[in-house]
Amino acid sequence: MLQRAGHQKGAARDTLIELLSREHCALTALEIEERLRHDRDGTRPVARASVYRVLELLQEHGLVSRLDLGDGITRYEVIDPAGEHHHHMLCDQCGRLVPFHDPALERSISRLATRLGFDTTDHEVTLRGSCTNCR
Amino acid sequence: MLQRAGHQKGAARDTLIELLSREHCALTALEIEERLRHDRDGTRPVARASVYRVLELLQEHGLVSRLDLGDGITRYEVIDPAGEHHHHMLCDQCGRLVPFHDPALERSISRLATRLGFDTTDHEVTLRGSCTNCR
DNA sequence: GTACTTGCAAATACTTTGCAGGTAT
DNA sequence: ATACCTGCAAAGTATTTGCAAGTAC
Repeated sequence: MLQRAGHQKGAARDTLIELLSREHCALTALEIEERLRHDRDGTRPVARASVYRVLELLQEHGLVSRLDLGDGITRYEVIDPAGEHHHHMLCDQCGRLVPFHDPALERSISRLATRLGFDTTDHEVTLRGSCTNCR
Repeated sequence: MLQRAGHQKGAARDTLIELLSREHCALTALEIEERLRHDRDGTRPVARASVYRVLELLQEHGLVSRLDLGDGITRYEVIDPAGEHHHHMLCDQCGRLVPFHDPALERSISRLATRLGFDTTDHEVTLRGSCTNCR
């Protein structure tokens, strides 16, 4: 997909994409940098700047979504090519991050966007409270 | 409420609280600092550090909520004692922040929380895209 | 050869902390 | 008098940018 858009290949981008596709849960930019350091021992580490640049590129192409859960640190997550996406429930007590999917919620949101006249490219829903283990 | 919790009064805190209660929608820490500078011309400006400190205090007491809309900047907003709350659309192009309220969406969310067995204390919905001016 | 990619270092932006002096009670 | 508050400056952390060297095509 990136090639079709006129991009070449590159070592940093490749390993980052590989990492993200292995990962199902959201990661911060610095966690990604850290893991890439281990993934390529021997060679030069992937620069922090490259991590941010690749993530930005992937976002622009709708391949990765950005997540702000309220702690001021941005997390990144691959977007499912089938169009299925999920939201998150963050447990205040144990910090567990639970993904969920809900068609009724999606319908409410898309009706709402229409009503407001907003051309929505993305949306995010975060629930906070106690998860099933902690309540 | 703060006095009951053992806090004294102070000039910086007072003006900040006054400002927030006049404001209906979310502000960033730097916007707050900027406005406080104008609110108190003549006297010394409210220090940035005080802005962050007061906001943190208000959060701890559940008087202010923290908002991360995905642009990496944290915003703050008073919590309505009556329990009414709204969500936000953020325009990717002009940065405009538009509040909205939608009962149908609220119903979807509360049904969803029940279905998942979450004990939800709070939730946040953010739409991103182009606003009516920019599309 | 040309245009895209990358690592590095420096710059920027937001937020937090240490501290000395000021203020409320 | 004591404990809390505040402003300032400095430190800390996350992210972005300029640039020269490297790599894909």
